[in-house]
Amino acid sequence: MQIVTWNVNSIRARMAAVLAWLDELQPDVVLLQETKCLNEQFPAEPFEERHYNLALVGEGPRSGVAILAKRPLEDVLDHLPGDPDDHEARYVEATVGDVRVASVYVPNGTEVGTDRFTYKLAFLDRLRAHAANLLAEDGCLVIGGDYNVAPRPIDVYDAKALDGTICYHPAERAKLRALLHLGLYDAYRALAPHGGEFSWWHYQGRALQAGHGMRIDHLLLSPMAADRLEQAVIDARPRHAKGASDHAPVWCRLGPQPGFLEQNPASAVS
DNA sequence: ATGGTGGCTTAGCCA
Repeated sequence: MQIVTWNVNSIRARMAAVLAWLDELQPDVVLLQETKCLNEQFPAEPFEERHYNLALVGEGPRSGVAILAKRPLEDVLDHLPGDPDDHEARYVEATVGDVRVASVYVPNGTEVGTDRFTYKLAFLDRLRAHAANLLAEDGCLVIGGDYNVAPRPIDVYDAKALDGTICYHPAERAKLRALLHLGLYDAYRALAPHGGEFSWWHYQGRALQAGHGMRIDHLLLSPMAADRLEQAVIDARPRHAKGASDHAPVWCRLGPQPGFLEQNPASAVS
């Protein structure tokens, strides 16, 4: 089962790029963030023609998340529990076959010390609490999305310069680590202990050409899912196209049987 | 220090 997460920065503006990528890779599950439209505005037909089922959570011009899956989507949850006053469309979760999947769009935080930053930290706390409940079910779980946090120095282009800035502030990194310490596996990092690839580059300046990126899009796996992990890839190709999203798609492949990492110790988690 | 880019909407927010 191939699962991709992609912050598309407006699905309506990105249809050609997304469809071309889906036609090439044919993933089973697609986790989208920043769809930026109401559910009734979502261009569903081209995806339905490709035999995807859709679970959409849109709020209008901002945020918006979705799950597309070739197999039926069951038991859809359309919000992150923990704050009845939070109506930003940032979370959707569903069961696809034997895997529980979630598409999460963690708030960017805008600027350290602002209300938006406080909201981001609280959101990460809520995500941890909810992930703990999901992990208690002891099943195959994949929480993918734009976490807007680079976990470690290797995940940013200049750890010294960026330390303390948005998406790489110690308080956010601590929250993301706390989430991982529940027992989740970062799919890309599990298979590439020293990989220095990024998933996001700013539109401004020549960030992409200069290699000034960050790895903030993650696929976090429960132990049972990690046991089936065979491949994890950050596909930077779409980021280089004209009119691209500022994020690259990140995907992983889960095999039908457990034990891949045990049989391939060279790629084991460090 | 400020503005650099992009999308949605049209002045300003959010990223």
